[in-house]
Amino acid sequence: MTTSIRNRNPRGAGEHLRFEIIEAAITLIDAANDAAALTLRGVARQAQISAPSIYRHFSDLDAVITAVLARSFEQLTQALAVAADGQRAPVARLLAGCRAYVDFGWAHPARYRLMFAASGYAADAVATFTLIEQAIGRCLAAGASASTDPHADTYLLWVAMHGLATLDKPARSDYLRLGPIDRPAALTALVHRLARITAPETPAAG
Amino acid sequence: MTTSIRNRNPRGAGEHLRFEIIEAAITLIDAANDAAALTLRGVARQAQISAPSIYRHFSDLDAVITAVLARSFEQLTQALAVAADGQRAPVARLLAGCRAYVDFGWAHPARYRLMFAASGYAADAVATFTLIEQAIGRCLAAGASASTDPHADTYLLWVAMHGLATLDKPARSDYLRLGPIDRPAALTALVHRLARITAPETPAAG
DNA sequence: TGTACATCAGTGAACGCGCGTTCACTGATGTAC
DNA sequence: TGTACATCAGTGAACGCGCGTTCACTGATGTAC
Repeated sequence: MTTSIRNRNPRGAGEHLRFEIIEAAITLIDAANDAAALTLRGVARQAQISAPSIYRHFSDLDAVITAVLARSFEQLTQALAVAADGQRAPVARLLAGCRAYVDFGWAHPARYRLMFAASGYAADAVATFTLIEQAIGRCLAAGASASTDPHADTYLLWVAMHGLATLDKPARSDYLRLGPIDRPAALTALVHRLARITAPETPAAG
Repeated sequence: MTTSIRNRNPRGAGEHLRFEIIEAAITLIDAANDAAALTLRGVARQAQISAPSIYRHFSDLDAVITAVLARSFEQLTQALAVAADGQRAPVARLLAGCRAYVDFGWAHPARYRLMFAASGYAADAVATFTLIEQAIGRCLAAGASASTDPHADTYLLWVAMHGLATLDKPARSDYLRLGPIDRPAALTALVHRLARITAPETPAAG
């Protein structure tokens, strides 16, 4: 968050602006909480460049959005993988990965929505699916899951996490009509029941 | 889908256009598959009226969208209630209601997304939540559910249905990478595990 | 029964705005000779 | 070592467009007298 005016990139480093544009677009949508805020001129303003400068690096606005989505899926997959790798026990790995997934949705609601609003998201989302499937596989191998169809159960869990990730913070406060809802506890319950974890539902750390 | 030109409404029936505007907006968003298509001028075109005519009935575009959301939540709640009332057995009631819920999301993906993208949706969504809670209550009373916290379990089931409803048709075809996925079977499994239904998972009718 | 008038449903033209995109440009930096 | 030139990163001005909204209006219909 520097206030300095952008310096032009040196000779061979024009590619650098490409990354700055993507970062600016991500900052914009995360701050605006609305995918409609993702305009080419808005991205240029955020990146402190002129609008036509974007055309040196992207063919049009769609190309910028596509790059934002690719980067976002990378971040989501990475967050899930890192969180899971931080745990040794299979169930803890699964819980940590799932927690990282929904945390991403809660932290970047507009962006997460955009990621799954586009019709072609599936190819990128498969990476997260696979990670969860592997985590459930480890639980099975360790005798901690009673799943008889881990692939189908991964789908159930992933669908439920997607629902939880989509119900972001404004929803939570509004849902006080439903009484207090403990979202981390809800996630733990979803993981246990849908991945058929045999151990009792102890709360996840963090 | 008549091609006739609109006739002006008779004297005291100006209110009629209000409903036509809402219907036009719903048609528009359902057809466009994108909430960004919901513009005031677009709604006017769809309703075959001039853009300023909308201001006779709504203060601005936001008011139109608010009305669309209210109507949509009515339809969703109604669909759920009618489907549940079409069944006698408690578990069948629950399954039918849940099926109607996700069917609404699959039938009107852009509209469903819009309903839950707005931050103030909770008040309207509570009605569907309550219906599911009641259906689970009946299962409990009939000894068909082993839930020890039906309110929390309703939340889990509702969250999972929300996730399933959000993953619409384009997603399904794309997800062939994951192998064939039977969404009605997925819904049945979610209902059984999250509402702690004690009977085996027989597929829902329809 | 006739007529002036108020009411009502809806319109055409115009506005200012931000948008995506195109164009010819500027000016710094490296390279050929 | 000097200089002409190509390359490169980025810009300012302008375009046409669809948008939301405002305004003064039109013309049919009911009502008062």
